[in-house]
Amino acid sequence: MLDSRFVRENVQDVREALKKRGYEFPLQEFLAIDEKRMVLLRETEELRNRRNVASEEIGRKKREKADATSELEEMRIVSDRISALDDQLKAVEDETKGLLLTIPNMPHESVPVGKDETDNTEVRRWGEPGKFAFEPLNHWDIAEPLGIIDFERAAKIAGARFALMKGPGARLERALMNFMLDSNTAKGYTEIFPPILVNRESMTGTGQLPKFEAELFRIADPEFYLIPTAEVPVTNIHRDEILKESDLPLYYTAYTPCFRREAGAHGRDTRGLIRQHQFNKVELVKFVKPEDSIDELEKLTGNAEELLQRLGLPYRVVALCSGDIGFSSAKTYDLEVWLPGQNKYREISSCSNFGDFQARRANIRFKRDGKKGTEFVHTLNGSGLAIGRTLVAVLENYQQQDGSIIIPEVLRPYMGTDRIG
RNA sequence: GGAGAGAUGGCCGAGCGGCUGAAGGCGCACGCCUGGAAAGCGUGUGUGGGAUAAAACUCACCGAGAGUUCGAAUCUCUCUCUCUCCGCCA
Repeated sequence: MLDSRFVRENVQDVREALKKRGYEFPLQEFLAIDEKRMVLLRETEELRNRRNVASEEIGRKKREKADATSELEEMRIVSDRISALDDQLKAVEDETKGLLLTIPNMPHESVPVGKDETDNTEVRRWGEPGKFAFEPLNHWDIAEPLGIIDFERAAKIAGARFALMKGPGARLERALMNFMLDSNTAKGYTEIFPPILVNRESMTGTGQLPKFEAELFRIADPEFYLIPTAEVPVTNIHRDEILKESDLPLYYTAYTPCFRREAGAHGRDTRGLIRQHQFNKVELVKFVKPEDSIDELEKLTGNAEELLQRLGLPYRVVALCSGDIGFSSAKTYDLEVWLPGQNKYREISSCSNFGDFQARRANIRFKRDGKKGTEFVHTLNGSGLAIGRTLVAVLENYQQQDGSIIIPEVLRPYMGTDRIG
């Protein structure tokens, strides 16, 4: 959420910045309701002041057994007026807030300007896509003969876009999860295992609601949302809190299952593990001081990259352009891993700096030592990494001509074997 | 699921419907004291909005929302959360 005062005082800049996203800021609407709000606010405050003064006077008179009927009469009218104005003010404030909640974040100045994913810029590459003496297979063509992923039975049990992992497949999923958590905690991230059902406030805090309800699974009674990413519960750990300066930066890492409707994705990645309604992910989340967030994004991205490096998986880093970054993000790098079976790079991690956008929604502040008042923290997060897609990358990059899979060195302690099949 | 208790400032803990942004204590900060420390003494110590050059000033906030009243931390209702006991359960 943008700061209404900042928007009021910098309307044109805000408008320009959002235009880079292809978002047309509702200028007239905002200014109109904002003006209305200020007028109502001043009038009610003035009336309240009158009432406070008069009420004190009435109290004094009553104690002195003096007559106060004329004041009582007058205040009855003032109070009616106040409650009428209060109703209007409440309505206008709801309107303002409702509008602000649907406006996306402003891209950071370092974000390349562009329209869609074709304007994203590659920042760097690591590793060489391997040479195969045979035609490399898709991961489902590798996994099904090995009996380690069963899509058919998953469809019977749940439906399309679900998978069932079995034997070494299930073990590999767990190995990746443990490898990632162990690596992240060794880098100073505190391990979290949060609730995966959350309330509406949490979803609003990180920006999924109110705009993206259609992408979420919801339980009606009692109302809960299934998290689409650990970002939601972990960022909301500090909702409505005031942190101490010395608390920052805070680094968290969390494994959770993630649930997504994939409502607009009919026909995309219908086969295989790439796009599922339920998938596992290890997430990195940071709370930092405003002046540090740009550097912290580089460090966070580096931590995610290191996981791919240790797994020996070739990847590239892509800076998303202004038209392609997410709703809440000020700046995003995607990590794309090389998939020989598809002969292309596919997203495996998305690392974002949200600035104070989420912090303002979720009311996460900190107090500087020796300074008056509070400031919003900056929040960041990134996948470190999407486990299902990492498993796909391992299968496809480490496949052998005989149909077996070599297990990457760093996973062997977790797998108890160096080969599947 | 049944029965009961509670929610006040960083923490503990008072609070007759008006003079309570909130006693008292702890903690914290600064100062005095000391060779240095402890103890002791003194002063200060919430958040958000409006106004302002900055203040003064002003409005709101005692779990959330609604109500009664000229006036609510204090009375009424609803909800949320926490705790205790019983039942059930992984």
